[in-house]
Amino acid sequence: MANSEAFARIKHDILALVREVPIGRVTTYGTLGRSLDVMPRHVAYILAMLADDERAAVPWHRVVSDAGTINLSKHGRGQEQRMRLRAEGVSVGVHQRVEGLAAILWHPDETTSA
DNA sequence: CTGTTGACGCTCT
DNA sequence: TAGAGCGCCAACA
Repeated sequence: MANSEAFARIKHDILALVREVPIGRVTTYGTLGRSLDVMPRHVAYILAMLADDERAAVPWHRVVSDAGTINLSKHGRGQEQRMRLRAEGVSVGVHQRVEGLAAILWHPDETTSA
């Protein structure tokens, strides 16, 4: 069914967009969602259902909430994301809060390969 | 089929 | 400025 294909297309699009996020920069689910005309909930869900090879292919750790907070809750990979972000030069507060979010916030429109 | 949950965002206080 | 509540839709039980 085209429904599954449409879902896969959106998934691939999100992965491609996240893959274009430069190092030291972070983007939010809302930004990606608006760019892909998909609700933030779906973006988060899609990223949550990513396979292990998919997560290794895309910098999912560079995607945080609009408030710059990290919340992996169930999967428990928040600690891993915080470590990866810090490894890329992104400072994360004690409450999983990215410091200077607006300063490192990346936007799809900046990409000339639109 | 119904009810609850969830990598969230926005609005009100 | 920070904190709490409501709404959105898809997946899961």
